Amino acid sequence: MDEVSTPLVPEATVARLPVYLRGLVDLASDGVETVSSEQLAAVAGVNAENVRKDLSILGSYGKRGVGYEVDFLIEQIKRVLGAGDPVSVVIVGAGNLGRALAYYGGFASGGFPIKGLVDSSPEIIGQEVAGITVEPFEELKDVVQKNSCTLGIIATPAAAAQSVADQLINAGIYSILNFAPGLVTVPESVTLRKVDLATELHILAFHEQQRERNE
Amino acid sequence: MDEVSTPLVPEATVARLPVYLRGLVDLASDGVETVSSEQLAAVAGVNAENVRKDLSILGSYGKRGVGYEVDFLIEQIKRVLGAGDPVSVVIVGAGNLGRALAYYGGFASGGFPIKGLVDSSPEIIGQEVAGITVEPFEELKDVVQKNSCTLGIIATPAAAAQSVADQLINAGIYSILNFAPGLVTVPESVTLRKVDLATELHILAFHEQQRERNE
DNA sequence: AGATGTTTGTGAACGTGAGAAGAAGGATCG
DNA sequence: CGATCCTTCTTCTCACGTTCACAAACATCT
Repeated sequence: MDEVSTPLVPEATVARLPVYLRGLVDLASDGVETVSSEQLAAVAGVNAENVRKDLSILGSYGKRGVGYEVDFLIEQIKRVLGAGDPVSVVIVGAGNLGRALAYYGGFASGGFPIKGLVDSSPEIIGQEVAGITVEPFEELKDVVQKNSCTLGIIATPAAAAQSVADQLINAGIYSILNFAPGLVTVPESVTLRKVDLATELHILAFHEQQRERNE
Repeated sequence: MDEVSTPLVPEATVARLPVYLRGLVDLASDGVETVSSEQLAAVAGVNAENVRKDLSILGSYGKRGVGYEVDFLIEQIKRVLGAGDPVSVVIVGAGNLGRALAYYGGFASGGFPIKGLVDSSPEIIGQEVAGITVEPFEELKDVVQKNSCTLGIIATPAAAAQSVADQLINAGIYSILNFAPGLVTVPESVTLRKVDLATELHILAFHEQQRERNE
């Protein structure tokens, strides 16, 4: 019960661990067995001190004078991230974005198979997308339970986002990735992350303007 | 030359301004003329103190005892963000994701019209997508210059991302949004932002696991 | 076996951002 | 015209994250 399972991982570290993981998998497929913090920093695009501090939080898994064992480190990061076993995902909204996400093979190979796809439009329901049949939005709860989905993706227009989030929570999903612009409110017990493309473009435009100003 | 144009806007504020902007535009379309920091905080999903601090950085545009004038504030935020005039965007990669982005109407209405779409696959070149003809990747520089594109979006597989970024820079683009996973390196003079879907899912899975652990 | 070089791990300083509290300005009501 | 209330604006404090610096551990070479 008081096992030292994972002693408080900072949010900033959590955000970097997947990047390390991807780099490590790449290295492993190249046959690399041992990696230094310097090398890992290079493939992850951060500095070496940061890598060491992040990895030291998981535990002292490195050997001084040598580095980190790639395969072992992959397992440890997967364990901390909760990605040891595949995590099933349901996508709400089978429009252009929803379909693009479903077709993207990187999710399945990364341990996040898309297991459900629902939409409210009668013209789209029943279509086959990436090997999955689009189910009616009303069947969301059934789809989630039958496929043991634990992650939900909102790929609908902004107007529907809030009610979709509510229904996902109602279906037993507590981790949601939202692509729709605008505000979505969830209880504190639910993790909601947002991918806001318009905001990203605005931020780029800001820096672009700063650049032009300094010429 | 030493005009007090925009006195150092913190990065965290820059990331929130687009959210305020969207909320303000919504309010304006509802006929609201004046808004308090409390109201704006509600529609933006942050707390009021944060809103006030962010807005005070732009200038003292609020009236005490009253609030902020919606239309005026919209103009000011657009000015600071460099979104006064439309900013043309070029998308590299007309696969599922690139097409989904091109079809998404929110960009154009938000002041970011998609003006170019290029791909390297002969089967895709020449297709009409969202009213735009897909041009060959080799024509990137021409497309960028003819349409005065200043923002580039990478929507290609990971393997091509680095060389696409290089070509975008070569074509005169200094602001890039990258959807491809993996590391892309750019000179310091270029702004690169990354939308990493796999990382987002990993972060959600981490919190999901934390949740299960505390049960 | 000893010395040297390499790499991890950790403690301290620095900078940034968030939150709280108080001061100042403006409107409204009597 | 004065008092009260509301809202912005500013300053201070605190927490978080990053960077820097150094000590500890391991390997290698002589």
